[in-house]
Amino acid sequence: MTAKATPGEQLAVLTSRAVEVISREELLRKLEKRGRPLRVKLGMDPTAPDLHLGHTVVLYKLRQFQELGHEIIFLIGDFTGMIGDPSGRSDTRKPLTAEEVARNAETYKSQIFKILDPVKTRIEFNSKWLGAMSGEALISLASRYTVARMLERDDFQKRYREGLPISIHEFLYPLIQGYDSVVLEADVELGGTDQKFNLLVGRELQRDFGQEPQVIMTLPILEGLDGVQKMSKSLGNSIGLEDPPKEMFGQVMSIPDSLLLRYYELTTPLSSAELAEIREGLEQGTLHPRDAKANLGKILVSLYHSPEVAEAAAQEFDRVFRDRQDPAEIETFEIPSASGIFLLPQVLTASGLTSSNSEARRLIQQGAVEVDDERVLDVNQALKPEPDRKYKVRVGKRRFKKIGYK
RNA sequence: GGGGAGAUACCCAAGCGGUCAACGGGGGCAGACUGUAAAUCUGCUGGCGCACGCCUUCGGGGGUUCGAAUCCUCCUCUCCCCA
Repeated sequence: MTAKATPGEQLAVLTSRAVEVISREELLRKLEKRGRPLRVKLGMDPTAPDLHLGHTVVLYKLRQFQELGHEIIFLIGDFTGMIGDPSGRSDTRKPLTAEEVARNAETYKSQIFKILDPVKTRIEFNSKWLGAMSGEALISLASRYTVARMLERDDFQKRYREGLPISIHEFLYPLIQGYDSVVLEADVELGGTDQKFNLLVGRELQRDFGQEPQVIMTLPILEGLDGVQKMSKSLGNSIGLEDPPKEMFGQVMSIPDSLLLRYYELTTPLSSAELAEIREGLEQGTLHPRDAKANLGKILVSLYHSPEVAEAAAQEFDRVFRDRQDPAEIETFEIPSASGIFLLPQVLTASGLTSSNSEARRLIQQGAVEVDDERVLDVNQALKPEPDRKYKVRVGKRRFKKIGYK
């Protein structure tokens, strides 16, 4: 895979897995015509500190461009992040402070290089040109688009119909994102399917500024652990690239079977031949979904941590959940004897196993609590503080702690 | 600028002077069943040494009342109609 690939070959690779390319012809033409590498832009707002598997779908696409020798620009929307992308939202985002945005942006840099080549990646911050933009320039930009066209967007239209608020600054978002493309003179811009509108605005603005419009390519949005909504940290259904190995593996195991293939396709670097093999195995029943999922877990943990760690995580998973044994390591928590905390609900809360005594009581009543492998149903049970004695306490399926007194 | 409607727990949404910690749904958690999957069934879903007791909660402040999420008043925010 080198820059020597013909335009036609490149086109095939680059448009694979894309939901929409506007347009393939333009992309081919650019590949043919340009003597230089294409300038490919991907923007992300640093709205959350952690990237998750959903983000990697588009990052992999960017990597393909990179591998073919094109110039890729990872644009950190530190300015736009303060506006908040209205895409797909049914409400206004709360704006982030400059500090939050700066902090998140920093963590992005390290995380994207798990996929992209740091040497060949150009990173830009859009505050560089947007921060310096004059009011006059902003008004001029805003004059290039109409309210009616803005309201063509699904999410705006829906909110408008339902009488939900739309703030003026939200109209600015697509304009500003498009303006980024003008400044960067992007040849191609990538994004999730939910970005289509914003990407299209970029095309129009470039044309308006006398540039050749960028080709836009949209990629699938990965569903989260619930299997329905898009993966998002705020929805609590995401797998973060920096999640600890055991957690990451466990989360992969909990994705619905219906998404198994989709995860393989969108989040792993497997070849289409390998994917076909897995698909066939699943369809013919020669590959058990559980095994396929465990394999996926290992692939992903290997990718973001290491193969050794992945193997260990898989074994630990089997140990705890399949064989119902204790985890290899259980954290110990010591309660000062003088604290007067002996009753189980209080012990659970003090050790962090539950968030309140009331919750602890509820869980006990529901049979979710075991002390030394014995289910406890009595809310008033106490732990006797014996020296050197550790009680093994389990809450629900996955919360463990060894509790002793000191 | 004028007129109308509205703000309830994580989300949606009832309640409209006491019996409201607040119906119902979603989500979440737990139990059963499993492959820690999905589906299904059941229970729980403000806090407090838990007591039909106390405290905090129904946009914010003040007030009426023995008693307010429910009434009055001011404020903040949102939507709609007219200009």
